[in-house]
Amino acid sequence: MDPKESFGNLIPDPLNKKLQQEGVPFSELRQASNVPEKLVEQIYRLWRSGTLRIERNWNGILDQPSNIPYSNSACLLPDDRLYLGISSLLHCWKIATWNVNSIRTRLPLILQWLKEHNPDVVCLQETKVEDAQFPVWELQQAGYESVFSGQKSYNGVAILSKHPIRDEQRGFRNGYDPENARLIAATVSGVRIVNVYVPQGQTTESEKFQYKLNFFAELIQEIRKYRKSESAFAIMGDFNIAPTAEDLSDPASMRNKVSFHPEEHALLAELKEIELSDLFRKFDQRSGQFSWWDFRTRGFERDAGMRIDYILANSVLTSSCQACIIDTEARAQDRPSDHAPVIAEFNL
DNA sequence: ATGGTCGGTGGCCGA
Repeated sequence: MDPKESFGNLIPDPLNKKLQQEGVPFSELRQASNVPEKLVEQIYRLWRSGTLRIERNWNGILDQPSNIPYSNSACLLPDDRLYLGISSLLHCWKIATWNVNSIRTRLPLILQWLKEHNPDVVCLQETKVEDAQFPVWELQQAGYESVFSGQKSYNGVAILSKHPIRDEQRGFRNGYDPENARLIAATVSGVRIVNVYVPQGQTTESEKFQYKLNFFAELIQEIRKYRKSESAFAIMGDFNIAPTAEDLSDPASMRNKVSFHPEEHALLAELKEIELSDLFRKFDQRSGQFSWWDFRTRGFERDAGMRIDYILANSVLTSSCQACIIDTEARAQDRPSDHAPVIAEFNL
């Protein structure tokens, strides 16, 4: 186990082992460390991230101990028993992607949604906020660390995580398109995650469409290095491309239009050649499953939309995937984003 | 549903 996801040298080895077997009372664990402040800090971090499980029986008052979930105000009692990553449930790992269309306007909905779904990692697009105004504190209170790359008014991407975030990378490695905050990558629990907001493209005649095609070509180059990677990898986000006729409500009228154009499909195919699977389609082959609905034409109310948000995973990660869904309930809330979250679950 | 509705901004743009 990664030291950052356990106690490393903070406690003697036998206790590390005991934590994974019969559990250790909080008081015993604290006494065993010569740096108790650091130990307690790490205990709370692991509790928050779900690596550590807490059982409480109130000094024997309860016959069956109860599991104490982490919360911002939760405290440990001396006789609480601590367990480290032994339940198979604790290895269940959930990731999501969501174009939130302004994180500031959507924050109440996002916080409620995080509480309800309890994902480990969330990729957000269209945060529309400069880094100085990013709601770091509010997300921290909800149990999430965040890394982000934003700008005024447009674009903006972020990765939220209940676990330590490493090797953050903003934008393209070759420096392409630095003025648009559309790409951010990070590693969480050993999984490399690339979060992308692909340009929408407006119309095929516009320069914005050429920008979309160029951007996508650069994206393919960017993630080429993950080809045949032996470690888990996913690229997820708002791709602004409906992959097939099953992924939009009126394919005939959308033929050769932006978001359903042969040139876009060719690029998407090229991206997927990097041995990537569209996780949603591993589990659901139905047509009419959308992740975006137009505000203007009341698309959601008419059940007319497109599936343009997805999670593409390499074979290592795909093989551990247990489910992938689109959470249309989030789109049905008051003051929703025009996109719904896509959620995938894994047994890592 | 070829119009309309959102969100950010500060006078119209992007989706």
